[in-house]
Amino acid sequence: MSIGMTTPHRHFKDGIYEQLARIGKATSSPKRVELLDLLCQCPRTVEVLAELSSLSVANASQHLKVLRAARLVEAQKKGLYVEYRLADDEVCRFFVSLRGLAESRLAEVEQATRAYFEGRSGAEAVRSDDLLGKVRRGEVTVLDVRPVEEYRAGHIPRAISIPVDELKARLKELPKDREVVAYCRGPYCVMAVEAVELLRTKGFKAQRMEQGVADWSARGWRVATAREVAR
Amino acid sequence: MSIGMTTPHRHFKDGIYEQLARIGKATSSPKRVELLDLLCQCPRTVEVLAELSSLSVANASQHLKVLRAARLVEAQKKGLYVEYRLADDEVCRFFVSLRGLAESRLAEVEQATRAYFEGRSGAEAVRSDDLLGKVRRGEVTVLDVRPVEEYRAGHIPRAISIPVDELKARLKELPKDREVVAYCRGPYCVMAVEAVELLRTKGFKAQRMEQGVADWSARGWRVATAREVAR
DNA sequence: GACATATTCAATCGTACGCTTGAATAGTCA
DNA sequence: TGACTATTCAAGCGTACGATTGAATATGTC
Repeated sequence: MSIGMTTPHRHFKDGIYEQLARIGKATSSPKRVELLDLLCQCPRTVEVLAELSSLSVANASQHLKVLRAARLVEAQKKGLYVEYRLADDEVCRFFVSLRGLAESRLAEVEQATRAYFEGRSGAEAVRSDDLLGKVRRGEVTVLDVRPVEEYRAGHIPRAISIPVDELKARLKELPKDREVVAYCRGPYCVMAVEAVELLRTKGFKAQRMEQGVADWSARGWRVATAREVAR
Repeated sequence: MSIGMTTPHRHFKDGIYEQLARIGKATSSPKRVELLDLLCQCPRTVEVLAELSSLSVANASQHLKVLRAARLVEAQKKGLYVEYRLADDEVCRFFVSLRGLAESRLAEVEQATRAYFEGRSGAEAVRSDDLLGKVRRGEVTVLDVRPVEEYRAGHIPRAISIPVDELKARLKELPKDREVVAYCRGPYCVMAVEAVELLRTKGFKAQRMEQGVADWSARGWRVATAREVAR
């Protein structure tokens, strides 16, 4: 039996925790988490988000409304489309923290990943603090294999953009004598895995970096945008 | 209309995001968030948690079960009682991240806090990076005004423990010539506010530090435990 | 070994959520 | 202005969740 007495103190606390739980509620649906993950890469329209997350457009719109109500995303009219984007870099950092917690606490995540990447040579986990160091110091060729628009919205400094489905045709753009480190959206994304496998069959020394741009910027490191790219 | 085709890729993604959403679900109830916050201070029994969060014991037990199912907390029999504790420091870091996001994105949090602390001289926000520096360098007397068991479970190095309700009687333990920095459970806790107000009326130069032990350790700084205390 | 106590389980009820469908809204473009 | 399109709204349905209550399960004590 609880006390039930409503002191002002209790009222204040209830209010605060209700606010914190708003964030929890917003991230309590798998589809909404997926939408957040997608928006960590770059802003997108409702239609694109629906397609990428296998949702109906109406349903995606509904989920986005919830995310917007929790102030995690913002909507902006861009011509005929509505473009959604993360409301703040802090949201991206929070997502990385959420993902990290799930990875460290929920064995299911690692199991599922291992099962899915089973037998793929490009997927093995590299103990990546060295790798990150090499990438930061520019000792390797960094390759961004995501779609160009994601690259444009933000990429690791000095990274070269070759989307994975163009890679085979554009191999000559990569110097043969340097080690290549490929990255994509993050640890659950296959694109870098495929890229690494292709590169290796073509004689490159290639490795996959699990971290994506979100992880990079969550560590407080600088992210480059299209404006800086001369091409 | 969505594609609906269930590729293995989609299946994998669904599995991953479902796992991430488990964390979201666990933190989607205000009461569960409150329980997490309490457990960030120290391990506690069901009864104590129920009392502190104004829940019935059965209800608290149920919420704890949910948190345990999401692997955020662990239960351990201690004699007649069951003691719950955070499963990992990572959970504490996640909580701090969640709280930080809510503070930066949800204006309601700041509004509620301002309204509740309205007019209390001990509550004003100190631009606290200087303050944290002073605390780290040992330039001030650090005062932990939480209940002793929370101090024992973990406190800021060199902090002195005087629970706020004993403070008036134990003022002589504090050197009069040094600045005092008081902290408690975190930004939404009144204890340090009260302590600072009391100290000031008694002629001390006192300030409140909003950060608690959770914030401290989330920054990767060392936390001291009872074992190290000679008293 | 029987009692007392802390905790969990099980059943119930009202509410809120997610998905679907079809219509409405608000912009663009000719 | 009027057709077109991306997006949102509204209603309906099944399911899952939170709080409450009372019984059941452990564990320690006498």
